[in-house]
Amino acid sequence: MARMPLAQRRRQLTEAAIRAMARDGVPRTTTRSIAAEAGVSLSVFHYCFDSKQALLESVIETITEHYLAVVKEEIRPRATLLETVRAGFRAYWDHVRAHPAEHMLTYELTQYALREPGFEHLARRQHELYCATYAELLEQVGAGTEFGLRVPVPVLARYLAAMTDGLTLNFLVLGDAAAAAEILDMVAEQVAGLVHDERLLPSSGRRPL
Amino acid sequence: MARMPLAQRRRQLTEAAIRAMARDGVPRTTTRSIAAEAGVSLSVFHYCFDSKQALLESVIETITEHYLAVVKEEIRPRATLLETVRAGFRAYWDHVRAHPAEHMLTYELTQYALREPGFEHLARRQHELYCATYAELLEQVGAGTEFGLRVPVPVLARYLAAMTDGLTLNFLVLGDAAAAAEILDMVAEQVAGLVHDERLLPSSGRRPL
DNA sequence: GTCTATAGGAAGATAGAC
DNA sequence: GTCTATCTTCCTATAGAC
Repeated sequence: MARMPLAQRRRQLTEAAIRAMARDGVPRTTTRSIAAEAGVSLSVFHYCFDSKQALLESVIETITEHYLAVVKEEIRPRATLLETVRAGFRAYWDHVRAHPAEHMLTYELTQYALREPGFEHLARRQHELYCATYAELLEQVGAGTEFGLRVPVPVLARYLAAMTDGLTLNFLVLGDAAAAAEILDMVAEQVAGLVHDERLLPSSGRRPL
Repeated sequence: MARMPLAQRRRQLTEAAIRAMARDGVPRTTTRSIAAEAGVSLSVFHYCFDSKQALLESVIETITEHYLAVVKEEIRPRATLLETVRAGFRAYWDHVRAHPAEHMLTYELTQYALREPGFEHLARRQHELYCATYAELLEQVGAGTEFGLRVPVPVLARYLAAMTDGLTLNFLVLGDAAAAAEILDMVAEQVAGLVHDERLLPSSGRRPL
C-alpha cells in the first residue's frame, strides 16, 4: 500500500469510520470494518490510533465541526426576522433530509460519549457548541434589525437547539419530513412573535413580522 | 433456586435488564450481567428468552408502557389552559429529574431498535405512542374549556413530543435542570398563546390565559 | 426449571518480519 | 509505515445432568 504521513492516515481513517458508522451503526462498527472501509490493514489502524477510543474521540470532534460548519454557512439574514428564521430552519431541514444517516450518527455518538467514562466532556462540548451557534445566529440577526426579545438570547438558543434536536430524532424515527417541516414553520412564527418591538406588534395579535 | 412460572421469570428478567441497562448502558449490558442482576444463572435466561433480541423486545415494550403510564397519571386539567400545560410539563420534568438514567435508556433503546433489522417498528411505535398521548391530553384539556387552536391537534402533539424529547436529551447532556424548566415555562406560554378564542386574547397581546 | 460446563465465534490489541 | 499471524478476552448460545 502507498505510504502516507501519519496525520493524513488519521484523517483517512476518521472519515472511513464516519462512513462505516453512519452505514452500520456505532455498535456494529469494529476496528476491522473501519480498516477495511479505509482500505488498510488492521495494524495500520493501531499504528495510527492507540485504541478504538482514541479514534472515536477524533470522530466525534470531526463530525461536530463538520455539522456546525454546514449550518453556519447556510444561514444569512433576510428582510424580516420571520423570513430569516424560516430560511434557517429550511436550510437545516434540507440537510437533515439529505443526510439522515449522518444525523443519526450524531445521536449515537452523543450516547457513546455519555456512557464512556472520561468522554462526557465531548458530548457536553457538542451540545454547548449547538447552543452557542444558535446564540451567535440570533445575535447576528438582531444586529441588522434592532429588536428586543421577550426572552434572553441564551434561553432561546438552548430552546432552539433542543427543539431541532428533538424534531430531528422524531423524524428519523417516524419519517414524514413534510410534517416535521410544518412544525418548524409553526415554531418560526412563534419565535418571530417573541420580538418585543411594539411597532411591529399590531393589536390583531398575529402575523407581526 | 426457587422455581417460578415462565411468565413471572420473564418479567423478573425484563426488569433486571432495565435496571442493568439504565446503570451500565445498553452496549455493556450482557446476558450474563442481566442474569446476575436477576440472581439466576445464564441458562435460565435462555430458557426464558430464545435470544438477547427477544429480551430486548420485551424491555422496549415494558419501558414504553411504564413511561406513558407515569405521564398520563400525573396530568389533570386545571383552571386555565396555561396552568394545565405548565403543571403537565412540571410533572414530566420532575420525573426526568428523578429518573435521568431511565430516560437515557429510552434514547439508547430507540437507537438500538432503529439499527436492528426488524426492530424499527418498535421505535416507531414508541414515538407514535408519545404523540398519541400528547394528542389525547390536548383533547382532554380542550374538552373542559371549549377552545379553538390555531394549529391542528396532531401537529401540536407531535411538536410537544419532539420538543420535550429534545429538551430531555439536552438536559441529560448539559445538566442544569433549572434552565430547562425555564424553557418549558416559556413553551407553556407559547402553547397557551395558540388558543384562538378572542375573548381570551386581549389586545395587549401577551399573558392571555 | 435450574444447574455446570463448554462450544464457537468475534472483538481489540500486539508481535515481529519486511 | 505496512504487512500477516496470533494472543487474549469476552460474548451468545447450547448440551446434558439433576
